[in-house]
Amino acid sequence: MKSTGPKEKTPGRRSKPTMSDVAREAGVSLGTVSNVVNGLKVNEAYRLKVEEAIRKLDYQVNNSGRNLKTGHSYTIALIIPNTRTPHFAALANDINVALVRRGYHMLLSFSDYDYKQEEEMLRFVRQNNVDGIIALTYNPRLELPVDIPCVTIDRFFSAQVPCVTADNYNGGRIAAEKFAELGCRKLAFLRIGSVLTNEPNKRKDGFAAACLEYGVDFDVKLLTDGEPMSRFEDFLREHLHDGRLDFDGIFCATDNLAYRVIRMLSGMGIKVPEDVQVIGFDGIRMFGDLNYICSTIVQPVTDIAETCVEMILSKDLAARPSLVCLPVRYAAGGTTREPEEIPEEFRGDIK
Amino acid sequence: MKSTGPKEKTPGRRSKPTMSDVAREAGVSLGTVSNVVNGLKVNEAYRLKVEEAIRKLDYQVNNSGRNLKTGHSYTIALIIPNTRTPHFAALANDINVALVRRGYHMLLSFSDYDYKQEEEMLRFVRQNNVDGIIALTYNPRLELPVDIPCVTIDRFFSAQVPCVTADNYNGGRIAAEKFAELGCRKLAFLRIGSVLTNEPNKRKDGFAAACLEYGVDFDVKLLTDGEPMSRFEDFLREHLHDGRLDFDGIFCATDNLAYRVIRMLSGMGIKVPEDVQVIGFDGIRMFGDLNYICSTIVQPVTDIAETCVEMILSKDLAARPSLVCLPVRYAAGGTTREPEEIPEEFRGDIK
DNA sequence: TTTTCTAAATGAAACGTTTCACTCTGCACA
DNA sequence: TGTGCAGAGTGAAACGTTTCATTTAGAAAA
Repeated sequence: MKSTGPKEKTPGRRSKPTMSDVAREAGVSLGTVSNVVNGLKVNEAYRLKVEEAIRKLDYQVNNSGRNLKTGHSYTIALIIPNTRTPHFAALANDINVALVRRGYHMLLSFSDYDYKQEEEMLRFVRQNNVDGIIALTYNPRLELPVDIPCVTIDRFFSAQVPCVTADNYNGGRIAAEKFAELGCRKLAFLRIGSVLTNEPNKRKDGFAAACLEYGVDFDVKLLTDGEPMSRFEDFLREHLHDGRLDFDGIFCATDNLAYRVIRMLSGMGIKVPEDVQVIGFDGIRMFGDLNYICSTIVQPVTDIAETCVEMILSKDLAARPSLVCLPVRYAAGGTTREPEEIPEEFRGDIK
Repeated sequence: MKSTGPKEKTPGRRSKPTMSDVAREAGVSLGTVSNVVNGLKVNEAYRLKVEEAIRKLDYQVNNSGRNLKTGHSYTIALIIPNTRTPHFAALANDINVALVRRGYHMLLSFSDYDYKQEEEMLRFVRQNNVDGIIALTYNPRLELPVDIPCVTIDRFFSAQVPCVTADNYNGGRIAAEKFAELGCRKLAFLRIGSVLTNEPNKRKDGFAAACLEYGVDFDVKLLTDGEPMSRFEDFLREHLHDGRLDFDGIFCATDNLAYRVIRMLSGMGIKVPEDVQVIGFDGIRMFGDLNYICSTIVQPVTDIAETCVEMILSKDLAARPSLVCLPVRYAAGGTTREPEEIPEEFRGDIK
């Protein structure tokens, strides 16, 4: 009795074709198909037969099988908090571009600034045979795997794990210099601790050093983890006398913070840039070639991405530097009173 | 002679521990370890032994092996042009969040609006045993795989492939209504064809219908693939008489376009919103809880993401609707002359 | 014609899981 | 004491590749 048993290899089955199917179809061995698929040396006549069979069956390599056997996946994991923040979205974008250009792919994991999730994501990517991990994390105690190459962004873990970052110190200096050039006499530096640890800390150091150098008075207000934004408003109000702010320039550690501070100031009846000028950090724009709305220290996002990828794929792990600082630049937006001509690219600001 | 042959199973080897190692360490069988790892029913004493061994060896599941055997990966692929565009970045973010909440992961692929790359990405994700594909693509001839569940965003392929989109038609209507309410008498609709096919086309239809209904005059300018942005400037200049623009309201098919048009207008000496009011589409903001800079029709990004994920993971494929339109809303930014009170959330606009 | 050599095809083993047909143990019941 | 049964552990097979020790075929040399 001819039952349609489940084991029966009916020719009309629907499952995906495998290399064996291709081999059978082409009348060659498994190894030969593998060699064709991987571009190894194969007799021309055989190659044609195999390629024909591949086309006929619409065969696709199964990467699980391949990864299992080879132990690597041509995939690099990127751990970032989210892609709703423009700076992170840009990083993810440019890292992906750099990876794809080299034949790699990106597995994206979000940590949402959460220590637990950072560990969770690390655990997940380790299970996936990724060939490397690029991480922009906040948990200082995070245990990076030792059996997979890692590169961090903005956070230095150890000499064994290269860290790529913008030149934060110099960014701070540039901001102070700019304020001095714009004639400011009393500045404020604002930052939130929870989202600004380690390397980016140096923004303050550079800022402070330049202020001292230029003889400009300055005040610092730091918020630590969990403190509400309203503390900044309290701080600003303390420095408000007769409707006038003590400060004529405010340096915010991120553009995000800058925008919030500007909104705060607006609520207090203080005009930007007329009453107080503001400079942020990161270089956020709505769309790639549009203007900066907030004057800012621009991070070289594409260079950072490129450098991370280069280092994570570097063959000679020992030769990698342990810290790379990439140059930043100042870009004028609508929150500073630029002397006269604004360079062409910043014209026609959106009001 | 005791040679250190490569086959020798030296106890101090550095490679990752496998389930077999755990089984040996715990003194149980492979199957039992598998059951523990997957949370199946196992005698308490055995479970403890296995868990102890897992901890001791720092064992991690190898997903390649698991995926190979099970044929699925708890991974959904998302194909979008990039994450430098805020709207796409937001989509990627929210889709990821929705997936992770359900125990899934996201494999992100960028197409850069390129037809070839879209096909390439499709090929790649198919090789990776992904359990589904969410695609926001532009190639109308793209061949979506039939053996993997697919959901598209903003582009309708066929009744078999569900499409999730904002209510574009109604968004167009709302924009026209708003302009009418703001007292506009002559409107323009601007769009670029290459980045606005299919479903989003309906923005124009809704806009036109409402204009007719309200008796408002309007003009349409469409750019097709590859036409330079300067065509819009030509168009606007044609409608410029004695330094005054014919139009008192411009509806742009995307916020991105709106920003560029505003810059153009600024270059022509025309003030927004004093001389002409502008409404965009998408709902782009710098940071989540900050104001809309451009007045806009806001897409329900989070709902779209949630819906896509729900449909791609839906067990009952046949029960899925083939087109889902999610409601949009108008949000005031700085590019329209709102009558009086702007709702709380839009106060304190960044200038 | 026989021998030697080379290039390339072959196919079995292995990668780390999951699955499932068996086996084993201990207990309830007669 | 014997039988039956349920619950749970066991271990071999299989998933689709890559790899590599063999085999084979064909050409060159003798």
